[in-house]
Amino acid sequence: MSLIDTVVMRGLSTQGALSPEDKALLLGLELCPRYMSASEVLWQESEDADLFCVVKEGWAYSYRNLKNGSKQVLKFYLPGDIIGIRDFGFTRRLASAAMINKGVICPFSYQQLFELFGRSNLAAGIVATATRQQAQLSERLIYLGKYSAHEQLAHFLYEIYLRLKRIEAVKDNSFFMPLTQELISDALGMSPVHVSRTFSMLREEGLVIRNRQHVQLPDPEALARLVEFNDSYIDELLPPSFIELLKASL
Amino acid sequence: MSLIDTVVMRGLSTQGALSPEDKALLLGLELCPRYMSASEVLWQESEDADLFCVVKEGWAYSYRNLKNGSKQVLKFYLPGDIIGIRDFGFTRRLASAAMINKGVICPFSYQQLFELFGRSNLAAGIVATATRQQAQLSERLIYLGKYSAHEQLAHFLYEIYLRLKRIEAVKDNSFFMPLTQELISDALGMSPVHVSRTFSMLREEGLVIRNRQHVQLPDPEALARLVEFNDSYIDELLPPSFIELLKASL
DNA sequence: TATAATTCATAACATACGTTAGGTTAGTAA
DNA sequence: TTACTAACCTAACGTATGTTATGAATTATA
Repeated sequence: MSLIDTVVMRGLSTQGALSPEDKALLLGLELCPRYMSASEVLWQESEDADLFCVVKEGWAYSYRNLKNGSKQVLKFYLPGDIIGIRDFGFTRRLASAAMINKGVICPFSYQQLFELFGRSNLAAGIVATATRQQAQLSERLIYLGKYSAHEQLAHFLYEIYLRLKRIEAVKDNSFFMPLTQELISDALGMSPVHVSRTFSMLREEGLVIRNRQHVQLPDPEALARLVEFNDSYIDELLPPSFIELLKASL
Repeated sequence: MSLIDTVVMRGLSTQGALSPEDKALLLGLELCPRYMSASEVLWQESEDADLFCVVKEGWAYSYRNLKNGSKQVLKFYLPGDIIGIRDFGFTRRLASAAMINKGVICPFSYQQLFELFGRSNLAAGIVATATRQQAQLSERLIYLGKYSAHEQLAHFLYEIYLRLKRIEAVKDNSFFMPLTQELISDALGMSPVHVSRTFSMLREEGLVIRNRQHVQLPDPEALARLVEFNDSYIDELLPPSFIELLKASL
């Protein structure tokens, strides 16, 4: 099972959108199939991200270890799925990945992916793959939630705080947030009443002062500690290797 | 605020990875800023997807209406965020989008995006934007869950069933699934005990027959009705317009 | 075969959260 | 001012789900 055997590429191919050169290019990425045992780890969270894999046989999954010792599975990968493209454009892995049962995978370097970009419109197919996969992930994740309301709301507010800080919309640790508690409840999957309750708790703990659309976080770092915030996904810089490759292709 | 003012593009620009031609190309996508009132809808779920927007002022959000009358917010968009790129490569919108307060947005057609792809390596920047955004979405969604365990597990099993059917790994409505209940519990954010309880319920209803790694769905359609399954994100075909554009650029 | 380790089922009990409801505050319009 | 509405708070009560525990069935290992 090569890259061209994955779902989107097969679609492109049968619909006549791939030129002979494109196909040759894809098949030229020759496969070094790797035989994996059950439970074998593909990579760990925070490791350098430099490759993705096509799952040829067996099942795999990606997951994040949570601070309370449990883990959250993000997605299961079946034969034909691409694993690891989610980290393309990041320096480090955002999640770990491992096999479930024994199987075979075919690794491809991000470098190879880059080379495809310059020379053909395969980029579009790749993007489609990524967005499809992410959409699937999102669908699945809609059904999730392993944290308490307290942690959820703290995490939510801290994320908004970081994103607003990036665009210089935070002054004195306070900012404007045009959200009703009902809208927040629809985002966090809890009842409006419980959002109110949880805001009250955070207020009593001195973590969040809120007055309608005005929010103040007296001690943002305390909030961050509370939720063990992973800010790598908010980081706006592209990895240095990424920049080097872009410059080299100019 | 133009496309080049968004986070990733600004990163590319300041790190010297954009050629003058690239910049000119980006700025040449001239902005027709659109003034939006509070609560104004950008698009509805299932509408044709043909453009994305940069949020210039105000807050927006994307959401899905759920069968029980409530809605699930997928993401809030702040000034500088790109909204709608998630549907690139799909025929129809996977979610609705609307303003929260009044603001300004700058629309760009997917067509324009395509034209960028052929001529420069901006594709990489776009992909990075998309993956970053999706990663952010995933982070947020990890904390979610508005459905009951019963519906969650039914949805999960039906999704696995569809994905396996696509690769011809389903026979007589039954398939091999090498997952322990503990792994499923980590994926669905519930306790292993409750996964077991819920499997028992589904068995008693005649919806799922499970014996260790062997799963049978006597009536897949009944399951699908139970969860109101939206299979558009599993659909493997690219939109016809997408194919036309690819062919034209060969 | 015997032994140990997983995996799973079920029960009893605890609790976080949902639901319903009533009242307060802030904003808006006449 | 008065009236009206949306947003919010808090309380009381119900329930889905978590937790802990025990035993059975299956699989792995000696």
